[in-house]
Amino acid sequence: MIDYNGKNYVCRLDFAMDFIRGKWKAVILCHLYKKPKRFLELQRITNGISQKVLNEKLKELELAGLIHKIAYAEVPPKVEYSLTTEGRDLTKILKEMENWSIKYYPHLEVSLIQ
Amino acid sequence: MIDYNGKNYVCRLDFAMDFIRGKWKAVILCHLYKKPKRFLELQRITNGISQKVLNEKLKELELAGLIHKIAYAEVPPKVEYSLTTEGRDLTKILKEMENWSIKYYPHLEVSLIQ
DNA sequence: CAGTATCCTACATGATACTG
DNA sequence: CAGTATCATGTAGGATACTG
Repeated sequence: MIDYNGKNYVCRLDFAMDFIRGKWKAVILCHLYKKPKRFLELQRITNGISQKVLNEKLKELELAGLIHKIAYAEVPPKVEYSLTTEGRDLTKILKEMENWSIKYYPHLEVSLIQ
Repeated sequence: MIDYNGKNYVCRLDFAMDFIRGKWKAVILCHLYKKPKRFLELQRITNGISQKVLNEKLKELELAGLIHKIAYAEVPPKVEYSLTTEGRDLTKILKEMENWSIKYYPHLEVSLIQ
């Protein structure tokens, strides 16, 4: 049993997995791997996430220390999100998850609707 | 957009992560890493999972090809769960998740309860 | 452009009791 | 021992409208 930040985990893996729990966090991290991205860019490429949830997840990721947020003092506003070292390390592991799926499911059907 | 088994994924990572989505699947896989385990053993060590959910998750993991189930024809019944090659490969990545958390959170507080 | 606020729904999980 | 069935609940996520 692990207690952290008022949350409760049955083991260390449970704790680790909590950083990327849900449908979107891992996807967002991977989209930030190559280069920083703006809010709207992220929303477009993550393909289906709602504005509300994207914001929630970005906040959680920032609070967890996995991403940086830089808000430029411009009009219209410009905000950029990027990976921290910690987040980059984690995202490398997510890339391995992708590779695992390529190994065992090389021929995934990709639908035309997109 | 990826379609697979009637499910819908926004990208390959989303597809891969679906194999271990939720609180329990990753934990179960890791518990099977060293050696096969029986149902009750699993329930004891996963510390808090309900019987119903453990069964659901084991079924899903088996259907996904990540674990094997062997039922011995004995009374009382004896059933053993073990990792497939595919599942073992995936679990290795989960171990890296654990290592990541050890690197960045070396001193997790462990509560006395349990 | 980058958010926030409100309301709603579906689903994952828990609790409990029962069975071959 | 290893399940299944039933019911209840919390929360993640979606839809939509609004704001600095």
